[in-house]
Amino acid sequence: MDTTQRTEQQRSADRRRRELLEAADRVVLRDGPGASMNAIAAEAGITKPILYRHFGDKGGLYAALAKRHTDALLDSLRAALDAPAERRERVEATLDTYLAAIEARPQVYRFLMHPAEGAPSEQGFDVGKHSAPLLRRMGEELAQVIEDRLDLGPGSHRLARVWGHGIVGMMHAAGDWWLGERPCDRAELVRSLADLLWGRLAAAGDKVGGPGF
Amino acid sequence: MDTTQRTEQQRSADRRRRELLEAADRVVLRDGPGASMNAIAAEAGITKPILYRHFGDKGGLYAALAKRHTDALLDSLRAALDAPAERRERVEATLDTYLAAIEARPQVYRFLMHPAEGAPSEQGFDVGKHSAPLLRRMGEELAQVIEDRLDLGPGSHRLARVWGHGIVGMMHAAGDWWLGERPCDRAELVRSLADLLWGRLAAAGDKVGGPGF
DNA sequence: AGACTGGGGTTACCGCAAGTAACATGCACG
DNA sequence: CGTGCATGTTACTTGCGGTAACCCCAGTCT
Repeated sequence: MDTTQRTEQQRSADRRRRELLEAADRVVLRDGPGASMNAIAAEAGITKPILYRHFGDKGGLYAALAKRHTDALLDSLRAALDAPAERRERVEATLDTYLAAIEARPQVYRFLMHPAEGAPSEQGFDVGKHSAPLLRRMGEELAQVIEDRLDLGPGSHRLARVWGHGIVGMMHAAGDWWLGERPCDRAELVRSLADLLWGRLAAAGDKVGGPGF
Repeated sequence: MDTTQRTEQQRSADRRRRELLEAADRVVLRDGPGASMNAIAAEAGITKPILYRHFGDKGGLYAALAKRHTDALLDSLRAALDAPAERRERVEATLDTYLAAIEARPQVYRFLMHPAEGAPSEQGFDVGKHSAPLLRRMGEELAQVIEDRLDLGPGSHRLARVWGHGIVGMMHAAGDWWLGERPCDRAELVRSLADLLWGRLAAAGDKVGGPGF
């Protein structure tokens, strides 16, 4: 029959695709995002054209690769966000989950967020197509949670989205900086960020001798 | 004399360098960050090796280009940050200044923040070297202002830096998203972000029927 | 005047990576 | 058996960043 045959082929193709992604993952994590298609193909034990048959172009491969990691990270974040606890605890847990993830696998993180670093040669290949989606998806998910759970009055939809993207951006930038400089431990960073979100900036007093910020 | 001669040559070289940067600017703003060195050289009316004599490599050129715009933007931001007004007004003015800048010249913004988009071919050329510095510099400057002006108690230095980078990241991510979707006007975005910083997230009530976010 | 030096310029090339065309091979099905 | 068809290969083209070698002309020293 045609259907079984096609599903069979489909399954085999999918398995192959997954194997190729694993190989690409290893190479990218080892050599950085500048890994060449030749190198990836070699790691997978095959040659370039096969990669192109499966993923179209380098952008397709990297997008597929990014999607895997992005999905995994988003799953963890959802879990932290949905835990049964007070709001502040949830916020801290979510921040901590994200930061723990990027701390544990900085290579993956760097690939997702700064896919151009390391010296790829990209012709007709838009790197921004990868990092943006992760931030965007995180922002949208958070916005949804905020809108669902919080009573924000009129304009809550737009407000929630602004906040979702804003908070994600805050987390991202602070995490990126922290990962580079390691100025404090994770717990302190989490606490500081949560404090910021809890309005400590507005509540702080002016320093003596000058107008407040 | 040697000194006058050298300064004379220096001046001429500097002028040339500025001309080249202008040309590069035009090309990058027209073709996106994927502009080739050949294209830039052609725009400047010369050929590649001259660019390399002046800037070393593509990274050097792009770094110089980015520095110009970054410095300009940072000047505007400093002005808004130093204005004589209440804290909330300053925060809103700073946010608005940033957003107005990226709204007015999205091409410049895209180049500074997502320099890889458009398809550059970068061999041994680290794009991350451009976008990061802008965010980092903004974060550090803001941190400095916060630390100088606010009384944050013990650990104020680290706290200010976390907040500086976090707030900049919030502004950046929200701005990036807003620039793409234009879900509301600038004033509303500014107000929403300021509200977030002023702790409205923590203050909001739970929605009926479920545990709070 | 004529050789000498040095900054600004060019052509022609290298290396390398993305992407592609054309050819080979193994395996199901009529 | 032969005919698709998926899977794989070699060998190529194109286009980029980057460089080596050469050129030219203004001014200077003798």
